[in-house]
Amino acid sequence: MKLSTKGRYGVSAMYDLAVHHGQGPISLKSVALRQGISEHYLEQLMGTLRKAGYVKSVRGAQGGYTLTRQPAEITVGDIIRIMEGPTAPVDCLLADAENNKYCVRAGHCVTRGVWAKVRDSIDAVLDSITLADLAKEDKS
Amino acid sequence: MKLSTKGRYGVSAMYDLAVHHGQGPISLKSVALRQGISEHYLEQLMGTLRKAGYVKSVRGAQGGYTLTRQPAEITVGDIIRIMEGPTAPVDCLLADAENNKYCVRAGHCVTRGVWAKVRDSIDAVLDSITLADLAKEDKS
DNA sequence: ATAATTCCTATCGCATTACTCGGAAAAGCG
DNA sequence: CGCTTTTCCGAGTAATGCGATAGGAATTAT
Repeated sequence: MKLSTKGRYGVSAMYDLAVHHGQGPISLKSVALRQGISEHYLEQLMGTLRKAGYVKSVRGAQGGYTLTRQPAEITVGDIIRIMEGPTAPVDCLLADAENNKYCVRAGHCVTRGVWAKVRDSIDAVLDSITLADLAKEDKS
Repeated sequence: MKLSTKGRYGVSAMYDLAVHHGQGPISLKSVALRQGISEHYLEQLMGTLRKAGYVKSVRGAQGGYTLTRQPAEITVGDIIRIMEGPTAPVDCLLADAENNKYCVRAGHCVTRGVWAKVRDSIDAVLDSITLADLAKEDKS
């Protein structure tokens, strides 16, 4: 049940952008430095966030990244789901046909209900916390 | 945030033992068959559960495994923690000195509080469900 | 004795993670 | 214009863990 660095770094980076929101493009280099993340690795993660529409970028000198929405409108859950995929602890909870092969036993699977409750409680926590909440308790 | 098969199979196997609790030793073979798990792989998982004191084994013909406590006294959380390790989504939440190296930033880490809340909500769900609860809604 | 069963150690292919590397393309600045 | 800063992109890579499989030793009911 571990989170990978994708999720952790993603949230840290987005938190950093939230703290500096409204100050123009923030360079990846400065984010990486403040958050203690490998610059080159963070580059890949920001690509994911950009393609998902959560940040926009400005290339060239004095360029960088900015949030596309207000910090209060982006939850930690949004970021985790983009960086790590669905929060469901087991694949058989996923709705798409692709995964039904994993769930021939779905009809008589007693544990399935347990995992659904876990997923829901994780989502409830992650979706209740916005970047604005985190930026407010700024300890950087 | 995925659960591995260790946790899933572990819960399934323990659920199976709970359903047949009081019927003497249950062979690994029959558990594997009913739950759709590789017999040889399950063997390793049962070893972990045995060493943790949750099941006891009888060797030889007509042997097998039995729960060491009543189904109502074993929670899904117990099993998951044995099979998968701590439910903390990030290592920096672990108390032991071994992991402090990962947390030089602990003092000013805003995201840490988020992960603690996630862990607590996962634990609350998993610790609230016992094997007796699962056995009650037997769909096998 | 034999068959059934747990126990133990080792190995293995595969996927993922967490990077690193090298360079192309864009844009501000002198 | 040319230089530097910065994003963008694809490849490569070492280490790790997962989900088994393999083979056999030890134990015990029948």
